Amino acid sequence: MARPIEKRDTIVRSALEVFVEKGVDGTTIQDIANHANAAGGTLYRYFRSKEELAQSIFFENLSLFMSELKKAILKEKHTKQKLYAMVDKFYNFFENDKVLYSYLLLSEHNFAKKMTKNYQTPVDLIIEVINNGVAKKEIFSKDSVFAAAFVYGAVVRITYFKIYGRIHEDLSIYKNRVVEGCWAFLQNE
Amino acid sequence: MARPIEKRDTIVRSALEVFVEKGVDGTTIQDIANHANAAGGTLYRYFRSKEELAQSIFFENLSLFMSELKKAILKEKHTKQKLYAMVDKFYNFFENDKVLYSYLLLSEHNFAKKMTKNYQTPVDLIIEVINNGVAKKEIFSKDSVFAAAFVYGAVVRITYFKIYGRIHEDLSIYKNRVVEGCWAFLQNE
Amino acid sequence: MARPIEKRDTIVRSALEVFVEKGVDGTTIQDIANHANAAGGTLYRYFRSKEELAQSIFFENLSLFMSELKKAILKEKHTKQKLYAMVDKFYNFFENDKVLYSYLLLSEHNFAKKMTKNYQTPVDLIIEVINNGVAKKEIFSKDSVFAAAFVYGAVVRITYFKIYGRIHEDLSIYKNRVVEGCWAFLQNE
Amino acid sequence: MARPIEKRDTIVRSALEVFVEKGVDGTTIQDIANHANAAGGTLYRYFRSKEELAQSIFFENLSLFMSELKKAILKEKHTKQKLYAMVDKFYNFFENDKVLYSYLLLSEHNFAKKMTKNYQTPVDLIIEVINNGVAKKEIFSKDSVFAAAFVYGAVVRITYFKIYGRIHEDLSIYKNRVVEGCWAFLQNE
DNA sequence: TATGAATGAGAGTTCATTCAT
DNA sequence: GATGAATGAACTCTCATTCAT
Repeated sequence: MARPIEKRDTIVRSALEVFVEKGVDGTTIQDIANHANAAGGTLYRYFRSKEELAQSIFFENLSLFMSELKKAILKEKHTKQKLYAMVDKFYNFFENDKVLYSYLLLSEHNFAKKMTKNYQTPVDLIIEVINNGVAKKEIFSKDSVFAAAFVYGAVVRITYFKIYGRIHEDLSIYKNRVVEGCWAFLQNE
Repeated sequence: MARPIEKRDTIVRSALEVFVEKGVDGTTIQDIANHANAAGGTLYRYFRSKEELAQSIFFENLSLFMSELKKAILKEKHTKQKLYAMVDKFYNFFENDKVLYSYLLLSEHNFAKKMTKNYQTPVDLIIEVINNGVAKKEIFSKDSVFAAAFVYGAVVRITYFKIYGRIHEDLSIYKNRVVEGCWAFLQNE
Repeated sequence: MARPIEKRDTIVRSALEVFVEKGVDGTTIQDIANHANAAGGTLYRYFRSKEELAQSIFFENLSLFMSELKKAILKEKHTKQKLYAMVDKFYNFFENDKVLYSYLLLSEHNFAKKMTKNYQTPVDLIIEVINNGVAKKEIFSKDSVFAAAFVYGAVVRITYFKIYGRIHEDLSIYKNRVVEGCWAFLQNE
Repeated sequence: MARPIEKRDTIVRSALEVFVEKGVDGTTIQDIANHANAAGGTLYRYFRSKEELAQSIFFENLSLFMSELKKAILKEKHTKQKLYAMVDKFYNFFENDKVLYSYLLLSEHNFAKKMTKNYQTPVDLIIEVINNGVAKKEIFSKDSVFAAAFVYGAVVRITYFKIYGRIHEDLSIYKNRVVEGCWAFLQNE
């Protein structure tokens, strides 16, 4: 009977964008409100604090992305194809929503402390995939965590390079080469 | 006999440690002063502002690290050995001073904007090494920037894993495996 | 059959209760609305502002109480009986509606500034009664205002004690003793 | 070696004065700061919050006043003289520092909730004096708490009357009459 | 008539910075 | 050089009030 909710989504999206541009600490409520064409106070109808807003965006979207990753993995049988599927998801996510991707990937450090142990991250998923691959003797790593570090590092650093402007191509052209490089590494491990 | 540690040095080191623990924005002048057993105002005798202090620590030490990296590379002839030397420097740096390493590596994002184009970073160095390797036909990458992303990503992600507590071994044991993995990748590129 | 309790009344009663619990300044419109099962905006259909609501409750009820006091006094001839009638009204009021009583008596200080000079209070009535008593030579106070202070203080402090939990009996048992005490005082004055 | 503390006392006194004028909730930090010729932030060097400041002033001074009251009582032997000594202290306190007195006496209601049970108030002291008087058979009250309510109410209401402008004389002239009135009451009880 | 989403002024508080000592 | 008291701009957050529905 009252006014319909109109500003919530705008605020969330605006916050995301300003957070990525200036960092959470560097962003003021006014920054967000201005960007969202809303009043400062409106934010507090939906979130208890700026910090809660920041965390909410982070964890909700991380959760969504994790679901997609898992779904993609389940479709594949062979470890190499699972790897490819993950890289595909990462790069597609990046190209579809660079801002959200940047927020999730670049602020991992800020939220690391707040992640309860039982929160699953993409890194955990890669470790799992590698462990499965070893179990199925498709790869031969003695140390799956180390291997995951190598693979994850190689995969996501490409995206950082594009964020920082070192790379300009559509990331899809790198998918095969990255997976091949990782696969070569995993075979020798 | 040893020269007395100057207040300036104490402040710089304290700042570094608190910055890594709480982030630059999350650190107050008081935090630093307390940690350094100094008064808040003392900091301003040596630095114009908190931001200048943070940048000063970043750029001075990045510069030092770059010098070491370059020196190490010059000693080597073959690209693979240059790569190894760099990885060696990275992992030694990490093990010798985790706090400083964390500051330089994890806050790269924060200072990225402030880095003037002519500032050289480790990434630039890796690109250079790869380009040289291609020129000397020791490796065959069509896209040295992409190749550098892969290599750099793989190399440093191991250190992140140790920072985040996923890995506990001394990083020296990974040097060979990382370099071999990167080398395999670079051969195929 | 009973007429439906109007929203306005619910709001007024809710406001009263929350005002007494948290103080007017400490009470938010939301507090009142929640307590009244109404929306915040509804309040503004009946009152221009929170302050107006608070004053309205205060002055309306003070006025009602004053009428009752006056009516009770008119019924009595002798000063002592008038006094008794007043004490009776006070203590009955207290026992019948502690919340409203507390609001009127404990927030007298807050509204004192807003009371226009021509507003009559229970204190004024007591002064009047005493003055009449002196005129009729039933008591012999040289200073009726001082005497009223003594009497009023003694009478109402009992109610404060009960509000603060120092006394637990029904106040009716104190009526006689209070009046006797006051009367003794008034005789000697 | 640094600047000497200069503003603390001014802030405390200014806060007291503005609190009495506008109430704690009605007083802003700016009000206090302006009144004290200080910057808003300075307050926070000495108090964690406005509320802490308000409580600190209240409890510290209540404590001081209680000490004085106790000292005064100890000097006297007979209950009537103890009563007189207390009234004397009350009225002297009032005349010497009306603002502080008003703060302590008129905001008793606000701090009542925060008073831990073991906090002793003037009311407790009066109850004690009356109990002692009964024990020594100098008075014959069956209910010392009720008697204390009567006495305390009569005594302090005079001060309220002066605060509210109903009385203008120096309170010292009322001391005897108040005590006599209370004594008469206590004899009959 | 009632709702509650939205507003925005203004509150309390923090903290980088200054400067008298 | 060093101190830390004082400053005040800027921040986060609250809440009385408005108004589209």
